[in-house]
Amino acid sequence: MCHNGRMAATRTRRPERRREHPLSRERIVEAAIELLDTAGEGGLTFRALAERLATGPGAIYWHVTGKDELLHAATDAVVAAAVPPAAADTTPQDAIRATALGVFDAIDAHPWVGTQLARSSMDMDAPILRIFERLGRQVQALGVPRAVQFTAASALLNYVVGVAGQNAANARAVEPGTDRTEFLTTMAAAWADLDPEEYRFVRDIAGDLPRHDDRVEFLAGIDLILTGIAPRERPA
Amino acid sequence: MCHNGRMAATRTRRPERRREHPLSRERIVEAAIELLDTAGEGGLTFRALAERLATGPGAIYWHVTGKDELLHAATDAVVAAAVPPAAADTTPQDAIRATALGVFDAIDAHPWVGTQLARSSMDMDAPILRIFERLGRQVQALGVPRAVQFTAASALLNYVVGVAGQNAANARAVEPGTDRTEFLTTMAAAWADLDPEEYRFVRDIAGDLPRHDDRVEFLAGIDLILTGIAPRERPA
DNA sequence: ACCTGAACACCGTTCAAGT
DNA sequence: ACCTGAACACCGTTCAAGT
Repeated sequence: MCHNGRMAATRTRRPERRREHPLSRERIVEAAIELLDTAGEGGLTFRALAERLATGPGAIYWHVTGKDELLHAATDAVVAAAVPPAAADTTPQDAIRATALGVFDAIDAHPWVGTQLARSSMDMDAPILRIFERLGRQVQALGVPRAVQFTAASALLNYVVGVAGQNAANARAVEPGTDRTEFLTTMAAAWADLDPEEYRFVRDIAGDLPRHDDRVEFLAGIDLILTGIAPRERPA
Repeated sequence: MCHNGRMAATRTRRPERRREHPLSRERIVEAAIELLDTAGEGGLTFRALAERLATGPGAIYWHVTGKDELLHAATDAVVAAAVPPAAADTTPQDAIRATALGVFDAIDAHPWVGTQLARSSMDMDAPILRIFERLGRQVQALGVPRAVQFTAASALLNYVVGVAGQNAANARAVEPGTDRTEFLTTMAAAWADLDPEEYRFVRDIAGDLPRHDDRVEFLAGIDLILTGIAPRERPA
């Protein structure tokens, strides 16, 4: 009946049970990123994730210790891809701007990354340490004295993670479809309604708000700090 | 039997039911702050809060719409107390430093405030808008052109909330008792163990870490931005 | 070794019922 | 008007049991 011994052997020897897509840390993290991107920060659930991976919630715990590690791994994957090694032929200032913009754009695409960065400490936290390292090397390249290298790199990092948190919060504050200028216009209107005594400054600048470009504004802040670190790009 | 008609009347006229401590928004927010301070960010629970207030969890919803509003109100109470109106006889720079330090110290005392500030948007968020207003007024007092006032005030705010998030994360990373230098020493040791290729800068400065004073470092960052905004305190 | 899914110990929030 | 507390619809995580 069976005219091919080898075929039959390979077909029956072991049940093999090779699933179409065996579970793995990588596949889990990948699915978590997709879930976070599509369903938002609250959408990452072990049940939803298990469903997407066609398994039970308990299976995930074989590959990952818990939700914290999962969120951490997802953030690290995005940040690592967003912050590439510095190009060789740029000024330190431009390399710093490129690193900062990389983080900025990653948060724009994945707002939940901003939330994670804003609430993570540098105590062995890979994503934020990665950014700190890139910024710090360029601070060294600027030739600032060793004693202030930490201060300068920290200032840049804190500013970047501060913006990260703000942008994530803004993304959370509006329904997913809303575009930038619509959001800014609404915010400007709300600011213009504030108490004139208590919020004099905020009301003053409310009118400028809708014309702002977040990316430009972000870079302007970086440049403010860069100026503080090294007053001019090249010695006069 | 009853020799005092008036007393008896007041005792029986209405059941009165005047509780020792009637529930109120203020008492709820106050209890929430205590709970957050003592039990940490995860300690604020409607059940725990209800127990502390000797009532059921449902009762709280009569005075507050939900957990978000409660967290918001608690943060606002702390921030409002921490950021007093500017003194009249100081330079704008000193007023900015005072505001920033007020926030810094508030987070030191209530780490959960840092988490909240780092994840709140300026879209009508009272606590963060309060800080923005104070910083912005002083930026105006510096005499910077109107077009860059927003940029300058935003840079300061983003830096402050970035540090806020970092400090809250650091507080979360250690058990409540740990003191500052112990934490920094542990972190420095971890940094010194990182991959020498990938984390050259972080390893380089790891040794400086235990000697750092967070407050001094924080102010140095503020001064970097202030220098960027207005290169010298008074025109030469 | 890896997966399954029911079960546990929580949450925030609601709501009929009381006073 | 204000409070009560059981109940609902979720969570993250565990773990005996399977393959």
